[in-house]
Amino acid sequence: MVTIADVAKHAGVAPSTVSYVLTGKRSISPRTRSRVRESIRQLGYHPHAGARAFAGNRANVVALVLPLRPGVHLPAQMRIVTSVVTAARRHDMDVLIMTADQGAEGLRRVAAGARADGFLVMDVELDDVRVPPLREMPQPSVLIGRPAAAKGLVCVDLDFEAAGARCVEHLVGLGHRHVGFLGAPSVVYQRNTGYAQRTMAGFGAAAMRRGIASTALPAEDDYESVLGALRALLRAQPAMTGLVVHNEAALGWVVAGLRALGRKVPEDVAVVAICPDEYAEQRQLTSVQLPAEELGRRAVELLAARLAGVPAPALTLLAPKLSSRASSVPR
Amino acid sequence: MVTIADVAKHAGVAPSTVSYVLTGKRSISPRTRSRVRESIRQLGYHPHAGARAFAGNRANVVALVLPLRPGVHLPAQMRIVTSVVTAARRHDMDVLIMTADQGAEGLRRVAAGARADGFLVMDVELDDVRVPPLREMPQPSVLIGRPAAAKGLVCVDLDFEAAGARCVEHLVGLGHRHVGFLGAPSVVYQRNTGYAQRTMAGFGAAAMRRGIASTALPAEDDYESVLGALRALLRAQPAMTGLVVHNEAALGWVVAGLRALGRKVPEDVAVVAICPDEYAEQRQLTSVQLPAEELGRRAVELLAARLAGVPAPALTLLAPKLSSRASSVPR
DNA sequence: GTGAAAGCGCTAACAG
DNA sequence: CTGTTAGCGCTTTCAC
Repeated sequence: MVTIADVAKHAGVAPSTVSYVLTGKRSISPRTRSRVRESIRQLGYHPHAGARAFAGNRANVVALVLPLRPGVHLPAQMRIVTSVVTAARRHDMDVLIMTADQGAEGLRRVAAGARADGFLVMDVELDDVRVPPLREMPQPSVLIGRPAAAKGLVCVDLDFEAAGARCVEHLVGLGHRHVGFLGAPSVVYQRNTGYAQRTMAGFGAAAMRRGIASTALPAEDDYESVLGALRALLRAQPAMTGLVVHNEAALGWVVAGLRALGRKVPEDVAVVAICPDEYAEQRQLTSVQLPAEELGRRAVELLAARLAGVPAPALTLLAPKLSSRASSVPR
Repeated sequence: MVTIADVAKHAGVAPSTVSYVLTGKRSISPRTRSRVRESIRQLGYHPHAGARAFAGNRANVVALVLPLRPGVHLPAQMRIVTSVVTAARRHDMDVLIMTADQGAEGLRRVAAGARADGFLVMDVELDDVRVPPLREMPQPSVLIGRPAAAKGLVCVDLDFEAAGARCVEHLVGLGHRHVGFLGAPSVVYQRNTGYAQRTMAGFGAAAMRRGIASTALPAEDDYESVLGALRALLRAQPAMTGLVVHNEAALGWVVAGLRALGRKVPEDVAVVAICPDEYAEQRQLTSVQLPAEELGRRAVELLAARLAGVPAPALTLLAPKLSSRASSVPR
């Protein structure tokens, strides 16, 4: 194995100099630097990660804690994972994955053993069991999502409130004056799911600001329920020409349901969805998507900043991006 | 920070004794062991991962290399990831993830830096760019899948040949004497995709062994193509009452296609699929699934064995498991 | 701008 | 069955 001492000897410098060339933690004359670089290259030297972690008190590892419930939306999750890994590499860090079953105990083990320098927690729930251990450990963490008690934590999330509002703005921009909101199953709101409530609130507030009529209803995941909700929305607002849907499972039934009620999409009713991009693209729905790549990247950057001693904002909300597709046209 | 020396002092033993209690690498009297254990508990000691990796020449980390092409079948992949993490923990190892974009270079970096003790490579392709670096590095690796040149490598895979045969056995067991095989798009066979070819070969061989008639055809991913292939299969064998489908994308069209040709499933034609379990369950299809959990677990165990110096078999083939559902009935 | 040297916390060989 | 001790390869003071 080729060590830093070998490189030092080969380059005719001290080991510390090689170290400093590598870390850039003190200035090195260009001549020395290039000589060291050349030796590193010639000898094929790669610093030993263990030794480095040990001496430097930095593992150069970020632990990525996967969602508690599997399968929420796998493609989006995978994209977050990928973007986290890519972003982490830019900061010279590798990514350790932890799964739900490792729980709080696993977090403590990894933290206490200094196996990771920081934690990234995906798909955080309002009352998340992983939050308490995060508060106790010396390493910083960044949450993707927003727990109920976020005090003292650093979170990144899509700005769901703005997402709801953005949909209204889009519809208003197209000339619609009566809009509806088809939400998640009522149980989702009952259990205080943060993002669902915020989306609806954003929708309602935007409609109020624009001075237009709005109605909102939850819907279960079956055709009957969706049809019933659509019927109720149309009864409340017979002139409804714009519909915002925040319910992935219902998306499949919405167009058919509207059709059954005598409304064609997009001629009679413009539909805007808030859902993963694949869903929307496949069905050609105008939509606000979950910015998976950016979520992952920003989370890593916030963590890297904290590791570098730069304080991070408690909450980073990503602006929603609306993609206009075939399901919404001017009225 | 609480170190091994603190524990040793607290328990009134030497640091090495604590180490041996932890690793179990030499016998310790029950009294000493329990005293040390108690001190560890009281002091809340967790060994420093970096120091351990450094001194022991063991990072206790396995690198999991994700598939090159994303999205092949995410649920199955996620299940493999989860089972790998779970199994790795049983061997006191954590899991580092590497994504496709890190490529061969990333593998070399992680290997040379001794960041991981071994590599697990998912979804290996016949001519996989990740294979050459694996051969050069000192750490052992286990591949999930089978590359063309597997010489000297350790692989785990579903026994696709047996899977094809198993479907035939199932149909024959139900009394079917004329069976068809609807395969992947022809391009898949053209590019020598190992598992596709092996599945078909297993299907054909089993039919031969049982002395029954069989016909096989590829099918593209659209309804027209599936319908055409089904029509051709029925023309070749008008008495066909059993169909094996190895084409996820086509699955959605098969039942409708058979219906359009006047055959009801399962009364007229029994259908057996080779596909991820979710697909089959959702559509109530009899199927042979990809044993994701077992694949991950076995891969870890093989790697752990190699790390412990036990030579591993070059190829571990997992027996296919058939789940009988509504799409296949006795004739 | 560079070198020398002291550990970091743990493991494993050596000794008893 | 247990204690003593010598590093592992790197970072980081301290010194020049």
